[in-house]
Amino acid sequence: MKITIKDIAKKANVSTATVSKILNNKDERISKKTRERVLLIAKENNYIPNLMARSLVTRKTNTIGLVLPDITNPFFPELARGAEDKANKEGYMIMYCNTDDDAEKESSYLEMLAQKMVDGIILTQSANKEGNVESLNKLKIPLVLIDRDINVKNIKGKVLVDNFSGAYEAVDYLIKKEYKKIAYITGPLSTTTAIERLGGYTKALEDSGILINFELIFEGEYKAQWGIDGTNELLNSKVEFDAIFCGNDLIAVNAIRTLKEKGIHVPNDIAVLGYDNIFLSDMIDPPLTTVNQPAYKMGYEAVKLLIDVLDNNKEGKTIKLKTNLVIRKSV
Amino acid sequence: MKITIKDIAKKANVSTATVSKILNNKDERISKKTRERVLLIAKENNYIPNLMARSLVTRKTNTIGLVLPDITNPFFPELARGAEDKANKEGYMIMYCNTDDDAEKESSYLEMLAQKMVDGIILTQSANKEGNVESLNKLKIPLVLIDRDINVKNIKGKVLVDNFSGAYEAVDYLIKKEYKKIAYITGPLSTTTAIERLGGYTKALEDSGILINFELIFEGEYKAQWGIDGTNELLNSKVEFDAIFCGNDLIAVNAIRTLKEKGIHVPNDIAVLGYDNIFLSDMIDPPLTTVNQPAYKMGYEAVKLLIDVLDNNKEGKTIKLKTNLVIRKSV
DNA sequence: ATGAAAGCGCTAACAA
DNA sequence: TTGTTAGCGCTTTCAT
Repeated sequence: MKITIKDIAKKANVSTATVSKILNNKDERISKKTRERVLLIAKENNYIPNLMARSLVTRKTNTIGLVLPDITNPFFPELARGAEDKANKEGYMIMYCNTDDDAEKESSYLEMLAQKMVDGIILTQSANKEGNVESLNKLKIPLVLIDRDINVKNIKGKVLVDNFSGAYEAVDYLIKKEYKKIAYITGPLSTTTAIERLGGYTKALEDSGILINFELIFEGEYKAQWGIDGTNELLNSKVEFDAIFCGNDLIAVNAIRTLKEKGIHVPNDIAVLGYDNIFLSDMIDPPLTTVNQPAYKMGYEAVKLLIDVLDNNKEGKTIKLKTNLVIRKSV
Repeated sequence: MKITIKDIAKKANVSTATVSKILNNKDERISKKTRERVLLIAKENNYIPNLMARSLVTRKTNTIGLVLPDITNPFFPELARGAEDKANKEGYMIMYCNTDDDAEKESSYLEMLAQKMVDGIILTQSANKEGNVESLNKLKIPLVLIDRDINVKNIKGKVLVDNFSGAYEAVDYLIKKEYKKIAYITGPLSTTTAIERLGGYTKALEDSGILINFELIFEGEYKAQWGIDGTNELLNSKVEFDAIFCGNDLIAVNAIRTLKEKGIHVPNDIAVLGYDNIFLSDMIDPPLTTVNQPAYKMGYEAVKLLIDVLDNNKEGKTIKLKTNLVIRKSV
């Protein structure tokens, strides 16, 4: 049977209150003698505190919910890792959930997390629908948004990336390299990331006096398969193009692959530029030129921000991280 | 303020016991009238049950700890995803932890999970030291081992992969393809996976009457960097070789890269064969021939097995999954 | 320097 | 058909 503070109290001939205070270092005045005795007994009996019982009274679970679209997308493990490292450092644990960009799954998870009494939630809002804004508004748990922005009430902070300038810099680079007919295979335009990147794309073209051709823009998912399908759609559409800017690296990598399979050389025939800088982008041939997003840092900062709100009651702020263009060989 | 069953009871003019029974569907005999009234009040007031309070009495948290070396290694997101999908389906949540193959971090996490009263733990034992076997033995929580085997007392089940035959098949394939001097860049031989794969490697050579040359075996970590370093060590060692069998795909991918950078052609000059079949292996050039491990299934089965033990008190068994050779272009 | 007692929100016998 | 009561293991206020 598991040992409780009651057992310890009995063995040490003190009250449970005393044991609790000692175990939590809460009362300076308790004599060294009893303190040591109790501590010893606890150790000898391999005492494991029941955190649920504690949480029930302290109303603090020291756990954080991490809600992501899909850990299988290589952008997210980095982010999750950053989150976990900071959480661990601060004595928090993480419950992690995959939403598959499905609004229903998301709100079901959010509710479960609420029931588990997590202290806060870090959320990459699912791409789908508006439905869950409502359920988010109901949530009484401190929420930190990461990666994707959205307008909800009780947001305690945001960790975003400057997608506009990231895309702008990328497309501008393509233009500088003399590419004029730049296709854009984007992720779902229901996400702010995709919208902002589209903004950067169009602005860069405008600024260079290039007319925007909507036939060059293809909207799909942030998934590998869309890299293949999107490229094929583009190819079949018969519009002329000399470069592809991709919504993320997963798309870019598979665009390159599809192009190569058709005997189209990258970058000699077509240039390809990605977004994210997942580690894989450096391992393919040709190595992918891409926009680096600080995924690890995003996770890390999100947890930091959340804990600041939780423990120090700091007003939640918005952190906007910078991207930078990583030049390799695909352009 | 958050609403409790007490509040609901008051509003509905019934006892908390009745409310509890209704909310949990535990008592058939309660009249439809009160049942509906209570349910309505709960809904109207957006009642969220406090699972900690419940767990405290039921001694069941419906959460599972998932302890991995590093989610950043692309083998593990798949596994984690499989675990999460099954857990979600069964009404469990997952707390996830990265150990970095560090025994201390591992046992610290294990203890935290114990304190959180998780119902069970799924563990990929960290590569390091023997130190934590002891702390594992102390653990009173049902444990399911995944990927790496180890001898501990209260194991409730294992999900392993037949590493021996996986490696055997791979090396045998190399031999059939007329490669005779096969180097092996392996992960840490403190893991059972590496040991078993080494066994398969040597057996395959033996069976073909090829003498084992220990100068061709290089031990390091299951990490990308070791793919680079290991390949360089091999190259600098001046032993002759015509193929490299790699401890995992991360190593293999970087071996190929290193080889290519030196102007060595894969597979014409040197063949490279990997292990894991991470999605990345199909995206590089040349696409990697590798041993497929069913990572998703491993995670899925581990959770299934654990829940079977938990909910149905089934005796824990060992599941041994099969690998299969995926032939692509690097051999 | 220590203890008594109340209570966190819930469930589960058992009674009525 | 419903309610009473006693905890689950812990913290915390207030006495002593």
